Amino acid sequence: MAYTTSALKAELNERGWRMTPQRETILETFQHLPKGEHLSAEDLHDELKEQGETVSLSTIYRNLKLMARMGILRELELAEGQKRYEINQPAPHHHHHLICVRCNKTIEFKNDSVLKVGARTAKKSGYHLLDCQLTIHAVCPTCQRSLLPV
Amino acid sequence: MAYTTSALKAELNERGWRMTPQRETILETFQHLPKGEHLSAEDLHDELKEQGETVSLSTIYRNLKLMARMGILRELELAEGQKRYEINQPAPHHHHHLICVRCNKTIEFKNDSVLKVGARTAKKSGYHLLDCQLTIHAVCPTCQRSLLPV
DNA sequence: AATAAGATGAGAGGGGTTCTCAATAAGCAA
DNA sequence: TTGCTTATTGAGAACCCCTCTCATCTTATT
Repeated sequence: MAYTTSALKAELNERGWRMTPQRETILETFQHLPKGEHLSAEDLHDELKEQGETVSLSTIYRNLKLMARMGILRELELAEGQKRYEINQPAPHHHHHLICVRCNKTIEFKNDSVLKVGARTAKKSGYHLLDCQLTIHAVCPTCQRSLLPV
Repeated sequence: MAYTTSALKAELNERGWRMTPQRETILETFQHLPKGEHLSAEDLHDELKEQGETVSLSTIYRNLKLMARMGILRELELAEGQKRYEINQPAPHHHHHLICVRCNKTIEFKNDSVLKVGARTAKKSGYHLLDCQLTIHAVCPTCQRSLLPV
């Protein structure tokens, strides 16, 4: 497990913030998520409700944003209308997304050189890197064949 | 001018759609936009109103999405809360964005290898490429020094 | 144990975007 | 050119994701 509960607590306390059961629950849920899955705020809310560990929607929204801004989660804009989140993993697991703009089918792919470009670009301007995602918008083979509207 | 009005008309008609004065106005506005500027739907609405060429907000939203899905415009998610659009330009002008997650300051940068990775990845899966953007989320030097909340 | 301040939960509120539908106009065919 | 079919527009209502508010609770610290 790359990022532990105690590491989160330490980082929060360093900034005068606090660890809570809700934050621990959210972090652990993302860490145990199957590879390639990402959750929207509402997905997470439902998932936790099923497990009997209810966390309010407000708290979920607040902490998803917080953890994204800390670099723990990645904020993805895969389909229209809502953001999705996944654990932000380093080099060997780090990946990007190829999305069909019509049916939203998404393919993950890896490319180390992209991550390097991101790191180099951020460093050159003195930015502290949080996340770096190459998003490819395209039309999948199936949707190319269909004559449905754009 | 890379993409002409008549090219747009041809591409629309090919699919059974129609050219309209509103679509022409929108395309031309983006083509004459200063380098590095991007517009939200409301920005565009205001800009056109100033020029006396009113196009309704509904029509603007409809056509921004349409032209993005045609690959004519790029849909950017730079700051929170609203999408911004810019002309989708090929190789020498094609660029990416480095964004501070705290103050939203955005730096454009170019990198040909990223575009190549995007094209190769799309092709390998049989996808028809529309756009390819490397988005780097980071904290700018100024915001690193400030002790303000995330 | 007491204290100060951050975090949570519930629901109201906000704002960007989409939907609805009648009126209009583009493209096509004769 | 004229008529016809159907895409498109405009106005405003509706939608929905997300944020805000505030009283209450909890965490970290002294």
